[in-house]
Formats: sequence, structure tokens, C-alpha cells
Amino acid sequence: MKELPKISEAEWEVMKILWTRSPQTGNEVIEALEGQMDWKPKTVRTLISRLLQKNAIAFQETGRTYLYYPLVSQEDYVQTETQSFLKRLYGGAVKPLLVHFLREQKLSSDEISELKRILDEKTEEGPDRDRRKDR
Amino acid sequence: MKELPKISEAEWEVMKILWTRSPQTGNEVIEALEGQMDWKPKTVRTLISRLLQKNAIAFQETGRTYLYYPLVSQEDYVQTETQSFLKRLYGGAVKPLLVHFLREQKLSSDEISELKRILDEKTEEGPDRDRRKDR
DNA sequence: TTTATTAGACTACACGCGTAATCCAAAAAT
DNA sequence: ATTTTTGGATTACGCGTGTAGTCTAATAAA
Repeated sequence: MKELPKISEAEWEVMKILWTRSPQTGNEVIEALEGQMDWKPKTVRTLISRLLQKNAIAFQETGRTYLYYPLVSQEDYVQTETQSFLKRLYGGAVKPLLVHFLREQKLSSDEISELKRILDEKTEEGPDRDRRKDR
Repeated sequence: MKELPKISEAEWEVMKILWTRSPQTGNEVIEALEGQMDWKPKTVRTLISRLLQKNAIAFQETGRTYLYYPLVSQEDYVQTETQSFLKRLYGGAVKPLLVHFLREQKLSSDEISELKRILDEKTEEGPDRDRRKDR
């Protein structure tokens, strides 16, 4: 495993900007966050610096300014965070969470159909068909 | 809404102890965490104090010692935390998370059946099931 | 009764985070 | 050439957290 750096909540906002488009200059990032986060430009630059330190992003130097880009993928991140979240709140058991959400959330019937389709796929060739292993 | 206090990761461990049984004395909590968390007794007491401060727990005085008990339910907590987690990582959209988990996680076929049953329930009397195009 | 123990209160301290301001060298403007 | 601006580096500072240690009053032990 690559040991993903821990990204704080505020830093996450910066990452989202860079995940949607990159590379970008500091000013572009600052602009992109304007009106959305109410942060002073210096604040955003601090966050960028910290992301650099923890190797979550990097830059290419172009003259006087830098072009920043992410070093970790959003997918990897979401995956890791979700795991630790699950572990913390649901003791690592996925099913309780799924049950919770399937119950509580409003889902459109299209969504429900899609979810059912996914479950069907898993029923065939799912796990737990280990007897007569590797036949 | 009741404004749930923020509970840190370490504090959460203490809460779990009190959620499984309460009220308990400080020493009982300390013992319950022993071998599991490798914390000095004083550390646990600090966590207890902080939980008191933030009104996550309370106590009844019995002679020289206190009997602690939770003021917030685990359900409320899990619910709230899950919401904010979802919002942060999945932009509040539940479906991507569900898809992610249904896909990635290994579920037993029993679990899969249960999940399908839940989805079936939602299909009847669910929202937005107006055009029955998929009859 | 004097002493030892102990529960809880208070204190400690470094690190991460939110939220910037200041400093500095280089580029842009005059 | 001198002055102004500006991107990036460094510094700041209070709060929460992890991880305890010290202090104190009361209880238990001797």
C-alpha cells in the first residue's frame, strides 16, 4: 500500500478543486474556491503548502509561478476514508450501514433497480461458493 | 435538533463502553478498555472528563465515586456522523456510496438476500414509482 | 490517630488544524 | 533604475486532541 497522507477537511476542498481540473496555479485554485468557501487567499495558500508537505499534491514550476496537481486519486481517497469510517462507526461491518441507508434514504425507483441489479450480479459468482474449491 | 456534542476518536471508545453498559464507575470503564486500548488509567479519566464537559455523558454521585452514563444515544450519533461523512465524501449522494459498497464488499448470500428484500419493500410504497415502465 | 491510597480536579505539552499575517525576492509597472 | 506588486516561504496563534502527570481531599489501612 502507498500510505495515503491524511487530508484535513479544509484541505479536502482544495483537493476537490484539483481533482476536477489540473494542473492549476495557486490563483486559479483561490478563485475557484471564492464565493464558495469565504477564505482569504492566504488561507488557501497555506492549505496548498500543507498539501505539498504531506505529498498529497506536487507542482511544476513555470517561471515565477507553480502549477499544482494531485498526487493521490480521489477514488483511492474515498476508498480509504470510507474504510476507516466504517470501522469506527460500524465496527467494520458493511451490512449494518447498507441496511441503514437502504432503509432511511429516499431513493428513486431507477436507483433501486440499479442496486438490485448489482445485487443480482453478486448473487451469481458471489463469494462463499468455496466448497469444491478450484475444482 | 439537540446539537450533538462532537466526540473525538479516543472519546468514542469510552462512549462505546458506556453504550454497551451503564452506569459504570471510572474504574470499570478503565478496566473495560484495558488490553484493548493500551491507555494509562489517567488517560481514560481525561477522556471521561472531556466527555462530561461536552455533555456527552453525566454521572450520579454515589459516595466517593461517580457512576457515569451516556447522554446521547449511539443511534443518534451514528446517524449524524454518517450524514456528515456522506456529505463530505460523496457530496451527500447516497447512491454512489451504496453502489461502491455493494460492488466492493464481500457479502454473504444471506446478507445479499436480506438487502434485496429491503429493496423490494422500498419498491412497493416507495417514492417516485409512478410510471411502471419496467412492469 | 497517623499514614497510605485513591478518585476526581487541575495542569501539561506537543502536534494538527483553521485561519490568517508578515517577510522576501523576483517580476511588473513607472 | 526605482518602486510597487505579488507568489511563495515562513511565522503566528488559539483550540481540540492524544496522552498523560501532579495536586488534593477524602477514604481506607495500619
